[in-house]
Amino acid sequence: MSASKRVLIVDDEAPIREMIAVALEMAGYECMEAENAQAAHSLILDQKPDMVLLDWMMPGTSGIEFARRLRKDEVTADVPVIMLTAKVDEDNKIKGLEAGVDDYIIKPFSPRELVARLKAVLRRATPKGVEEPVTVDGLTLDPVSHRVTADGRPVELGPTEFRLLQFFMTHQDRAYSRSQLLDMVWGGNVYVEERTVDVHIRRLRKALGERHDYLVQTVRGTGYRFSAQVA
Amino acid sequence: MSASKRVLIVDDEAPIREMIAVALEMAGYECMEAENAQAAHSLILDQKPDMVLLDWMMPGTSGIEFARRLRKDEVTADVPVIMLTAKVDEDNKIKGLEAGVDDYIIKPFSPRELVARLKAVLRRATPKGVEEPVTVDGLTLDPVSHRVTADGRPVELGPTEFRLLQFFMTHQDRAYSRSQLLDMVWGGNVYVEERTVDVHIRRLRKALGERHDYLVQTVRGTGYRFSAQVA
DNA sequence: TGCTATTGTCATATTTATGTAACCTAAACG
DNA sequence: CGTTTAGGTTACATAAATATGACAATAGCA
Repeated sequence: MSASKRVLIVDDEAPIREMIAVALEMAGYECMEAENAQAAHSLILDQKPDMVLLDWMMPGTSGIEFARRLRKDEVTADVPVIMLTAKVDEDNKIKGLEAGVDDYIIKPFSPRELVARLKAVLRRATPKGVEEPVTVDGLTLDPVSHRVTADGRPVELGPTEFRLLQFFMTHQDRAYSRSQLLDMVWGGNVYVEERTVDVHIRRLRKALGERHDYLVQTVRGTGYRFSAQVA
Repeated sequence: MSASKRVLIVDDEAPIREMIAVALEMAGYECMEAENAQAAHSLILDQKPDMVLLDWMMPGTSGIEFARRLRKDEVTADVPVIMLTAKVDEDNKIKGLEAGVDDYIIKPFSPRELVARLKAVLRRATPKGVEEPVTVDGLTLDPVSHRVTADGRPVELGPTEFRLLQFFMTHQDRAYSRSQLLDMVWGGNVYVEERTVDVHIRRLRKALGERHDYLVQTVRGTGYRFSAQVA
């Protein structure tokens, strides 16, 4: 999978931040903390978190005010924000949503609810582009149905081989080193042997069969390449 | 007709909402109300109304803007929208239709006109599978009678399994993640474990029996897919 | 209210996928 | 030619993901 999502927690009370951080980290998110709007702003500019959890009540610039400000600035306009509040006041809720906040959680909340909402907002905020099927010489990969066919016949692939093939088919005629492939297909922060790539290349070729395995080409001393042109 | 259609009325003026609600309820519709785009959005995700009546002019996010946003997100993309407006401006009308609005009513309007248009849009815009039976390889789901049959024999399904199957049959050949399924089948603001999906998949498969359980396919590392093509 | 169907969650099997090491082969090179 | 080196293959232990069965809480309903 891709790198874990990074969440910035903004709350003036350290214990609360900590609690939230723990919950999120258990759910596989990476957390940053800020105890006021100013610190938060720097962190957002600097780190570009995927999501901001913002406490409603804070000394200095209030959460609502801060959210509004984030929305105004083009650079920060599309960072999703979830507001945390102890208020059950409906008016406040409306004001908050008008400030362009993506969701709203009323304290106290369960870690599960937090994570669920966060996930929902992240998913909504990341509209996937229209993914078109790619075809090369009878070999078709359809990202939507998550299927690969060779001349109409289904091809069985493990998840990693699927991603590998998908990467290749969308980056044809270019040689990639093993470590580049690890970065692009496995994701930046995983440690695996480079030779592991070989094994997956092997599995991919095998799955493609004689008819298509020529597409996955070895570039000696460099790595691999996907191309319809024969070497 | 089985269940009455549910209509969400979005307008910032309570009296107007009330008036419309009364008219619609007399015509046998079930009404929900929201006074701004944000509240409306939550309600749509959560309740999945069959239709949205949207006021053009609203403080905060305007109706037109909101309609556009609804269309963007797959989850809400096929909720029919009728725009209510006091403007007779032709340009606005064009803009509205470009936003994917299904119809347009100019205030003031008679309850009769409202109901007539609403009915028309519902009839026209109702996607197959919501009203029309769907059949795949001897497996038939009839939304109207709320029945599922396999080669004529009735299939017993719990409510959730029914909705799941209905969603699948109207969205075939497409891989969905567990959280997408939760969004689409359970509704947006419900917090359940992702693994719960597995259990319902299991129940659905079991109910479909050996003859048809191949239709519900596991996509390893991703989620599930409904397809008549064998994997 | 008592009873039954439905649901969401767990704990526990099963099945798959993955990364590595060991070994094999074929180029490149002197 | 013999060596060296990079890549190909295979087998295997282990990690991950999914399937399954059981159970307690709930929601409906008679």
